[in-house]
Amino acid sequence: MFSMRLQGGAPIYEQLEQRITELILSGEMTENEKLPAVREIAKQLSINPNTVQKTYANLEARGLIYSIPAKGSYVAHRGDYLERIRNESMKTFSEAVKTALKQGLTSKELHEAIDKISNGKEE
Amino acid sequence: MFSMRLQGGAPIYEQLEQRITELILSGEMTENEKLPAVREIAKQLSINPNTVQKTYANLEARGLIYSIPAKGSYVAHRGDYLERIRNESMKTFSEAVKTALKQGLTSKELHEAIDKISNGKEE
DNA sequence: ACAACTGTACTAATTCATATGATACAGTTA
DNA sequence: TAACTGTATCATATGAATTAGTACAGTTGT
Repeated sequence: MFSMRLQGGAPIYEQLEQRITELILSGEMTENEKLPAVREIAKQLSINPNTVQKTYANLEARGLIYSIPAKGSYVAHRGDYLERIRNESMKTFSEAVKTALKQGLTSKELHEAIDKISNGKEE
Repeated sequence: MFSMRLQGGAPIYEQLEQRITELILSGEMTENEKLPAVREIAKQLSINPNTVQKTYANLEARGLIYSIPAKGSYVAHRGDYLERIRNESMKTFSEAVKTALKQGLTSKELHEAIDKISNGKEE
C-alpha cells in the first residue's frame, strides 16, 4: 500500500506524511477508507511504531484523517480538508517563488519551468 | 554590513549563507570586494567564529567567494558562479512546483501566484 | 469470554546536526 | 614585531529525531 523508499534528509515521519497526503489528495485513497494500522506500517517499512504514530497525529491535526481509538484511522471527509491543504500548499509555493526571485531567476523563467513540468517534460 | 536578525528555524550558518548570497547576487557586493573577517562577523552577530567559518566554506564550495589564507575572503568573479547558482535555484524551484502539483494546485494557480508576487503584491 | 487487534501514552536511550568554546598554526600586513 | 587573516582540531553542550520497550483501554471476531 505505502510502497516507498525512505531517503536521507527529511525525517521519516515527514516523508511518510507526505506520501499519505499524496495518496489522499490524488484520490487513490477515498473518503472513510481505512488506513493500515500503526504497527502494520511500522513492520512494512521497518521503522518504529512511534514514528508512524507521529505521522498519524500530524495528519489528523491537518484534518486529512480521523482516528478512533481501538478501531482505526480513516481518510477524512474531503470537504473538511481540501481548502486548508490548498492554502498550505499555496503558502509553501509562494515562499519558493520569493526565494527564486531573490536568487536572480526571472518570473518568465519560473513560468516556463511550470509549463515544462506540468506538460510531463520532467519527473 | 551584514545587518540581520537571527531567527529560529534554520541553522545560523544557513541564514548567514543566504544573506551573503543575496548581497552578492543582487550586486550589493561587487566582484573582488573583500568580505568581513570571520572573527569580525562573529563579533557583530554574537555568534561563534566556527559558525561563520562554516558559512564561508560553503560559499566557497558554491563558487560565490574565494578565500586566501592570511589575506581574506573575496567575492568571486561573476562569470564563475552565475550559471551554477541559476541552476541551483531552478532545481529547487522545480521541486517546489512538483510538490505543489502533487498537492492539487493547478499550473494556472501557480502562474497567477508568480505574477502576484513579482508585481509587488506580496512581501 | 477470549484472543487479537486498535489508537494512544509514557519513559528511557540513542543518534545526529548544530553550535559553542578554546587553542593552535602559518602566512600577511602595517 | 604586533595584529590581523583563513584554517584546523579537539572537546563540550544542546535539542530534535528516532528507536525501544511497555502499558492501557476499547473494539472486533470467533
